[in-house]
Amino acid sequence: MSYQTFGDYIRTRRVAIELPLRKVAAYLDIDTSTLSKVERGERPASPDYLKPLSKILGLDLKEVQTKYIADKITNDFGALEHLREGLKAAEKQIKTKKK
Amino acid sequence: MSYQTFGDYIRTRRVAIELPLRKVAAYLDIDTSTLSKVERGERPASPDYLKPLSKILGLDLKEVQTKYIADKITNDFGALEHLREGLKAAEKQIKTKKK
DNA sequence: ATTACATTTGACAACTCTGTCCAAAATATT
DNA sequence: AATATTTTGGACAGAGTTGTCAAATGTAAT
Repeated sequence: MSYQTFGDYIRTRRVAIELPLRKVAAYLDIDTSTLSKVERGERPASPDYLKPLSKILGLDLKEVQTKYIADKITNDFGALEHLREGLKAAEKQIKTKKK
Repeated sequence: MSYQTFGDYIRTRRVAIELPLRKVAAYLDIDTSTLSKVERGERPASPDYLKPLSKILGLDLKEVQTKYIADKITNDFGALEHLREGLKAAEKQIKTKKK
């Protein structure tokens, strides 16, 4: 019933293709320790990680971003009663071109 | 073509009902200066403000939250290419009941 | 069991964020 | 124009965040 966190998502993939944290972290140009924390949800992922992650893990960037956003929204806005309506409104607002 | 920020939204209403920053800020239990900055978009609104704001401004809480979320998402995720898909996914995830 | 490699942990510095205080500027009232 | 009120600006403190480093722990391989 619970959803897969962003950290689980990338860890699962990393393990599947048998890359050590060390290699992935080096590719992202961050400390191994940082990536470890991100995978375990102890720290949030920086958006800067998304592109390199999708590349080195061989994942679709769209999917990576999608998981990232879904996870972050759940964390950031989970407490608000009217989140669903807010998301709908946000979608409309974005459709209406930005800036 | 551009959308109304959260700050504009509450300022417009506050001015319409002729309340000074001072009064609204006092009701939210924050400094006048802080509210001024929030209204002008110099600082983000804290989610704690939403309920008292809706009360003192006589606005529907759902609308206030909705504007807040839409604004924040635009700011926080505006740089991501696949934001719309991410929002869709987030909605599904939320529908699937939280944790 | 030693050695090598992978991962986690905790302390830490640098930076950012949030709100306050108080002075300055803008606006309204008399 | 003088005074009162509202609004803004900038310096600041305290809290929180981000990532690093180095040591500790876990895991495999020989």
